[in-house]
Amino acid sequence: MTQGAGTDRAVRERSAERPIGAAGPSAWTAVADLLHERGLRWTPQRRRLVDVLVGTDGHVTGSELVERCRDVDPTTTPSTVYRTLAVLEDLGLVRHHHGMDGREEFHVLPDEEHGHLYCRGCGGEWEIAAAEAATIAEAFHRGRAFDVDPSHVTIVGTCAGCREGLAAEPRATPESRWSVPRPRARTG
Amino acid sequence: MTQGAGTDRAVRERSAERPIGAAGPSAWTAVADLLHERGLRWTPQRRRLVDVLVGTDGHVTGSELVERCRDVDPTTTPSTVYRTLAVLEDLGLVRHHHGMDGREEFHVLPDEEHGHLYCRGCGGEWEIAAAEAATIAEAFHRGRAFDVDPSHVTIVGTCAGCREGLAAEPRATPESRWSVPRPRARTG
DNA sequence: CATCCTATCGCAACCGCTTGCAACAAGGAC
DNA sequence: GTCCTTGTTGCAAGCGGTTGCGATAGGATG
Repeated sequence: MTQGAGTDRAVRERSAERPIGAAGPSAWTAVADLLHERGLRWTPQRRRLVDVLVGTDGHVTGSELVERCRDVDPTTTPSTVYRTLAVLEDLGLVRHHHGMDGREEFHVLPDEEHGHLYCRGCGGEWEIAAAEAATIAEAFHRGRAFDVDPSHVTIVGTCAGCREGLAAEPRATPESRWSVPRPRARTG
Repeated sequence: MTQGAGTDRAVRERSAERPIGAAGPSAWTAVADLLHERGLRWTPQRRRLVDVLVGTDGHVTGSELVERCRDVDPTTTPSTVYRTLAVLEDLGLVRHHHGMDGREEFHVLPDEEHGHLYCRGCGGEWEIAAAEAATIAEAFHRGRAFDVDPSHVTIVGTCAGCREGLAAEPRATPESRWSVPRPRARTG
């Protein structure tokens, strides 16, 4: 079920050598190679998604990716996109995590892994650098012999700006569910 | 503002005085009072959910709660359950957070707020005590002037036991999506 | 007890995402 | 080029959760 050590590490290193976010179409050959080496296939649908991912910076939700693929080819199917994302994550080419509202957010593998910091006031989102996350990781490693996955660290709270704003404000509307920002409006 | 009985603050304090997890049916009156003070209503459907919650310890997913309510009354509707949970969370009686798979997990307000620690190997789940989370919170407060919500801290990684087990294992199946445990089987 | 206001309910539709399955096609072998 | 294995696709159904809306029913008042 879970990742074995050997193959996984190899993949991860390889992807570090040639991140798909870096180059344009040349990224294709890199991904194609990766798939090939695993006995997987390079299909038009996958090319399409990789294409979209290459043109993406920062975070994207799954449905956003589906939409963007649909812009290119209206016949795109959600299941294919999500399955392909799973494959790409398995290859170490993208990462996903769950945003505050529970939705999946993906990003093309960046220079380094990072966690996420959400402000429930303004909905703002920041990255937690690996070094910063390492502090947390170390604490849990010492205290619990637990290996923290830095890219899955998600911290929720209130940013400095919002804290002041909130203090002034009388009270959040009661129906603001869970007191967190609503799912962002669809970008379509 | 007829009575200076500061509604909101009062509510939160009261809920601390008599946590609904503590007593049996007597919890009803407490919740009923809380609702009343806010001009909200005490309905059979809400009583049913509170009833289920009182009989619950640890974490429950939303759908589990729906199911348990259905056991009591088959006519129970999901929307009502989720909306009531929203109200109860607003009252400070339950907390929710998103599990690793993005599903909502609720728990009756415990003695103290806590974060969560997930092992992606065995699917194990531990609580991060407030004190432990405080270390993290402090780090972000100093470094970023960011107020961390301890009950929303979710750390994912590999526990000691699984790390050893994993090292031994040969290789993962490719379709192990996201390399995390699947949604837990329904308890029904 | 009857009346009224409005919080709440249940329905049905929908969103984001997943899965089983049968048809399809990538790509290596010949 | 053709064949064949098997990874992939698209469909349709399903799951967890949300929302708009008309109908219902708390519960305060008289």
